[in-house]
Amino acid sequence: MPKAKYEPIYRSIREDIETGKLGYGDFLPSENDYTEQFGCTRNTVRRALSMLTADGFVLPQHGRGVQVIYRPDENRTVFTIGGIESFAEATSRNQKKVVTKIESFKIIEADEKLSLKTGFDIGSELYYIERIRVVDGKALIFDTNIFLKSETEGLSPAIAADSIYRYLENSLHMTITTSRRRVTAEKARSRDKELLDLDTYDFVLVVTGQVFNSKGVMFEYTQSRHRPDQVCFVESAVRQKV
Amino acid sequence: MPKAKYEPIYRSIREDIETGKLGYGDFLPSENDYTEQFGCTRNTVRRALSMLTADGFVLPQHGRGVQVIYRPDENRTVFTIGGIESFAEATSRNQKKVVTKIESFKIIEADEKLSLKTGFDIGSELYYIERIRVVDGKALIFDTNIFLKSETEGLSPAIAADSIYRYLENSLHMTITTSRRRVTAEKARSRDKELLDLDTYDFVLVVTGQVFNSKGVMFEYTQSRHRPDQVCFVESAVRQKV
DNA sequence: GCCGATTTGTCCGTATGTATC
DNA sequence: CGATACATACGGACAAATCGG
Repeated sequence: MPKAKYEPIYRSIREDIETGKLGYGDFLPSENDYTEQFGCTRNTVRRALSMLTADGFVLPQHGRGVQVIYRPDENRTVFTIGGIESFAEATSRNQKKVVTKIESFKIIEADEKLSLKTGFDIGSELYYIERIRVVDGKALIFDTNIFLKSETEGLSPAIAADSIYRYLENSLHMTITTSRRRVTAEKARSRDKELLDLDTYDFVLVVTGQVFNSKGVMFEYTQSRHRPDQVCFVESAVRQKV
Repeated sequence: MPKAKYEPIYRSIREDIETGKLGYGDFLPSENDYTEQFGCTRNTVRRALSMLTADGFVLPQHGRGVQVIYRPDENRTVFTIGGIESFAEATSRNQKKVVTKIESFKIIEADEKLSLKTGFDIGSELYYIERIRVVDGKALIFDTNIFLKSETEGLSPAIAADSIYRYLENSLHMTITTSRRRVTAEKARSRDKELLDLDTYDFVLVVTGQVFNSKGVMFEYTQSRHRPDQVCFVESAVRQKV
């Protein structure tokens, strides 16, 4: 595909917002202005704008203009939930020092119980990986990743210690397209207490997720157990007119 | 506005998925099929499909088709986080019996502390509302809603006991467009323990949110404190090609 | 491996409606 | 009221990915 035309438009406007060139409350130039500026049709401009809307940067107002509603976030590690972002991406965006410790790395087969929980077919060969994320010296996150081996051949402890997603995207040329995540909270298990620096907390924030690749195959099931005071999940949403 | 044409298309396909007429893994009829079926252009069909994609129901695959990746959820009350949905909407979708108890209803003025926390200007007149949500006989959610009075004139305890959003949309003709929510977990405060049926749990799932209306005014700040085992938050995301 | 049919992805140009100012 | 802005929809063109023969 010849590179998409809406993408540099999206990026350009987004950059203007993130650098403060367009501040909170400001109105963007009109769609027609952008049409001239980028030499494309209004449809293409609108496509870029609709992405910015979906991402919570702007709010279009019928008859008035498109307003910036984005303000930079504060000090905890912020995980964007309205978007797919790997742990490596989130922490680097938040400028934290992170060490990953591999707690377990093995190949297993899905039995009935695991199949029910994860959605993988019974008998599938799976990579089972447990990792501890140590952020600024504190063990804060206990990650369990289960990958469908047939789709992620070649994973190794060394890769897991670095960034699995970088491997999947760069080496296996896999495209991650859609994910579904659930956020709940649970009482801490003895395993959590043992592996994490929970301080006085006796509960954890649990995020479970399923990730699909571009072939529509669910190839990953993840559970992340977080110390509750150190993370938050942010999302922005646009109301459906249903 | 004359009713949008993509909207019944979106609803029709979504219903087919939710009722299982189109099951997990199935491919949808092609865009051209829908074009004929609904008597519109492909663009309009694509608009409906892109909404279904954003909502995590389907995954389009270039050259292959559009696949269903949605599976109905289990027994907890599921709150869609990738979408704006009022409590009344979520519970009715989950078929729960709900009673709302008004714990507090007053008009206050934003001081510096509140302003910092909520983002309202100092001196703004605000409705301050506390509500307990009793689901199937158990007090599970402690809601604090703060509304900008100038934008939501006429709120009353009676309305708060029913559905505030219904009032805003139907009576004040306000359009809710964008919200931003954060999910965290906290230790239960004495107030939580007093007002909620927390069972043995001593922590709560906290969702805070800011809601914007169609004029770009942030008119609501909300904090919901949930018993952790009875709710979960779901979102789905599409990876940006940036 | 190639070709053609099918299907989704991108983009154009145009027209009309409707909200705001 | 007119000008401007966003919202919706149409119809057409071509590109790119997939799949079957």
